[in-house]
Amino acid sequence: MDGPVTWQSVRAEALRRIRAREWPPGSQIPHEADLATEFGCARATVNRALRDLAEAGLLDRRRKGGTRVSLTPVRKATFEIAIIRHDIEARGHGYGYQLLSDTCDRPPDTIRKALKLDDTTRMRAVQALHLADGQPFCLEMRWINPALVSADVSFETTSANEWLVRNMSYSGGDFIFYATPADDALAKVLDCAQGAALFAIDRTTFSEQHPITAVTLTYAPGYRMFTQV
Amino acid sequence: MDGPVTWQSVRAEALRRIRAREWPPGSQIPHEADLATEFGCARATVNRALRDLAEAGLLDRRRKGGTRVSLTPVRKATFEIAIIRHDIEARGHGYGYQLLSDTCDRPPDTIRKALKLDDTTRMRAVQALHLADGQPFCLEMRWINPALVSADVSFETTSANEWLVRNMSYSGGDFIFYATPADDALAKVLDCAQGAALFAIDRTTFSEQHPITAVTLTYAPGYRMFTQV
DNA sequence: TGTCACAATATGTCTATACTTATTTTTGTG
DNA sequence: CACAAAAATAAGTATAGACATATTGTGACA
Repeated sequence: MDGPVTWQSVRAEALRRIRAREWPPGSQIPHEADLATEFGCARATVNRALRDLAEAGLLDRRRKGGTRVSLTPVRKATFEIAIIRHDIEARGHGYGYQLLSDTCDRPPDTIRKALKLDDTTRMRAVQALHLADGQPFCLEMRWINPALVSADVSFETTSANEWLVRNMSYSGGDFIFYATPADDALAKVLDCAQGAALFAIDRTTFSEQHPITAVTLTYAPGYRMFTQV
Repeated sequence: MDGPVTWQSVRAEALRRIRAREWPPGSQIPHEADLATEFGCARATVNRALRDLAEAGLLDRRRKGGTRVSLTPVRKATFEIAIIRHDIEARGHGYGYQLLSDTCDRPPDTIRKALKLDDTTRMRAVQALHLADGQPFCLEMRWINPALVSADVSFETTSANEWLVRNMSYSGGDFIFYATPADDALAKVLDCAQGAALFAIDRTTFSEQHPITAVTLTYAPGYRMFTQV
């Protein structure tokens, strides 16, 4: 029970009390200063521990209001969305890449709206296929703001996905995950039956209010996105 | 430029340098102590800022090794998986709930493997439908460890989803997101066409090595899971 | 009774210092 | 030269003290 009091040990004890309902949901827990006295450590150490639990969604903290146990402990599933090549390699498959088309066009309304563009803007449209062991794995349909990416950059051998991750910094964006049936074109490209249930991700990326890119990733049937908490 | 040096301002400046490639990907950045001197603040403040960026995946930090800019800035999409009722209400719909069945059975192999159970264990099987404005929204197919949840608990009016979130603490688990075609039964329950592309989540929950519950949530067509970074 | 100003309070943050720990580099030895 | 022991290093963490900031509560005043 003795030994050095680390913020992790304080967090562990606080977590125990929450789980054991010694601190029931919705109730106020003792102040930092009191806990510091009880645990025999500095207030900063308690602060670190409780802040961590608050970030995890188990506590609600407010100045002057004190700290209370969250009524609805939010589970935050975080998962890493990085380079598709890594995803494929992590699954133990050989990576393949194929550029399907690279044009400049007026994006459809949905894309224009998502990126907050006006009517006239033309964008670079890149379509590419990612392969796992030679089999179609994921279709990347991307619109890129040409003002931010030089036309010299070729996506013949390196995917736009990888190039952008490595070369563009970005501040934010949003993700939409959904299931979609394979239409004619998708079925052909991904080598699956028409109407097959496909997992898809729409991602929009901004850098300080400026639209960078919008992409739809459509995965071949059987794809499973995994994460641990 | 002046004013108090907060850890947020240090983080902002570090972020700017990363984005501006003053600190290029893969390169070492100055030590905490040096940065503290440069910014005119305590090392703890720099530590807080850099730790935050490291958690966000933009920096890699190692003791003695120093801090370097991540080569593959991992995007961590975090989203909140809480109570389905809240999800429906947040979308502006009225919530409805319907218990379909509540039995005790031997779980199928896939579930047994996911929960690391032996052959003989029987589990409580609960099937329920979540409705949005009276329309089927999400089918919850759940297996619960009866050793951890009293048989008295009824899921007639409150969903197992909600009861477990509120009453069971848990330490961890994993999530799998995928797309699946609607089979006969699913199509009937979710009131959609057979073969429709459905978004689904498999979730397994443990508490200190003990399996608590495994659940499959299958959403009606058109469901979109959204998150912002 | 309403409301505005002000005091009280709990968390948020910064500082300076010290010590710990993981890891690399250097040095010493067989 | 190989390998192990020792030194150096940079981040990780703890502490006491101080001040900042948001909120809540309270009391004076109209």
